[in-house]
Amino acid sequence: MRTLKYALLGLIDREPITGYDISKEFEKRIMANFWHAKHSQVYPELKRLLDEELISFELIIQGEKMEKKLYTITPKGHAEFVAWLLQDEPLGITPKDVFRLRTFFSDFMSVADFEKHLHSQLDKHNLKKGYLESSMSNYYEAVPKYGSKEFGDYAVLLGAIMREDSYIAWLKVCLDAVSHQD
Amino acid sequence: MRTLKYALLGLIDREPITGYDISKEFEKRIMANFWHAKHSQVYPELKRLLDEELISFELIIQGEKMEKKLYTITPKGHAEFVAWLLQDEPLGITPKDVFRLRTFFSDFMSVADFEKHLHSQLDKHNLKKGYLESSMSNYYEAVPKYGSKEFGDYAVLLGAIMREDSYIAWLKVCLDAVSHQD
DNA sequence: GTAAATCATGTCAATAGTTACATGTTATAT
DNA sequence: ATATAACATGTAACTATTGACATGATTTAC
Repeated sequence: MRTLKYALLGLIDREPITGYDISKEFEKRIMANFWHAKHSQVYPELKRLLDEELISFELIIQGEKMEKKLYTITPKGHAEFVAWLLQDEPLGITPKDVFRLRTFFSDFMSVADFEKHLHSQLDKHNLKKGYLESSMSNYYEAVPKYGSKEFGDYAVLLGAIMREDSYIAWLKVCLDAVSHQD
Repeated sequence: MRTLKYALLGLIDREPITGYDISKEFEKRIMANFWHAKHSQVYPELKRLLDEELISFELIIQGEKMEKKLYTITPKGHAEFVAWLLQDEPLGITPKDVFRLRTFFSDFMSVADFEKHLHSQLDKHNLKKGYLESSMSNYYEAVPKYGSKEFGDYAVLLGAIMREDSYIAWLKVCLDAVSHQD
């Protein structure tokens, strides 16, 4: 389906960006909440988009001699991106989740071991939720206006927080279910 | 990380099973809520587990001549599986979600197009939630006892329903946010 | 009876994604 | 000054996953 292609086109369509900054977006910024790619996947894909004439770049010299490539979308690239954006796809496979896999097989663990797992997972998701909430309060005081890129940022960040809330609630229900069985 | 390996070992450890039934588990049954693999990935992995002596199989003749392989776990396989099960792994990357990607780029759509997307997505997730809830009410009247495989089934099914609830709630919040901007 | 759906097991080519290798620059903290 | 972190861009080998190809048996619905 080449989804990475459209993730890159969209980012470049938002504003000209380097491969390095695209990778950062996937690894640490808001996009990391719903997409991921290593730089070793990003650079070859950028080259491919260049070949397809969906993007172009301008060489920038940073400081004395360090080169960076600032990518810009072409009209053809923008057209393909918008066409993809409007498509209505079927749901697709449910995302993989190693912790749910372990939970599915929890009958092979003692109650104590499973409770330890649940607490550890709870800690990790609480921490993640904390990070997300601090991003949220730092960047948005009100709901951004629809049509600005801030609206997209806000919507997916909210979705990420709600996802963490739900995961945390599930872990607590599991803890409850096992603790009432001792 | 070879997670598929452990997913297969766990299933085979629950009770002897064929490659075909493992594939069904990934495609239509409870496991589909947190893991997935096509039969073209399952059969070669089973062969590999055989080579590693973690499983063995018995040939069964169904009807007149149709052969099927019923896989059983070996003591070595069970030991490796339980060792994996007790491991505490870091959270890992957030799952990819094409709809969130589209939402992130929603400023490239009209409000009407985005609302259409949201409604379509809402329909799909409501349908999915309905399926999950009917499985839940069909199979479990009370919380199954911890230690039975039904407990694992119940816990992940509950998690899947909660995940759908949260996704639906997020979609409604998005709808609300855009509709108050017209 | 026969067509369609499901059962049952595999391979192969291609795409997607990860890990490790490889190199050099610039800014920041001590 | 100098070490460390961050900036910046790539390639290569490997693992994971998908989609298409391939084949045949058995059950179920009409």
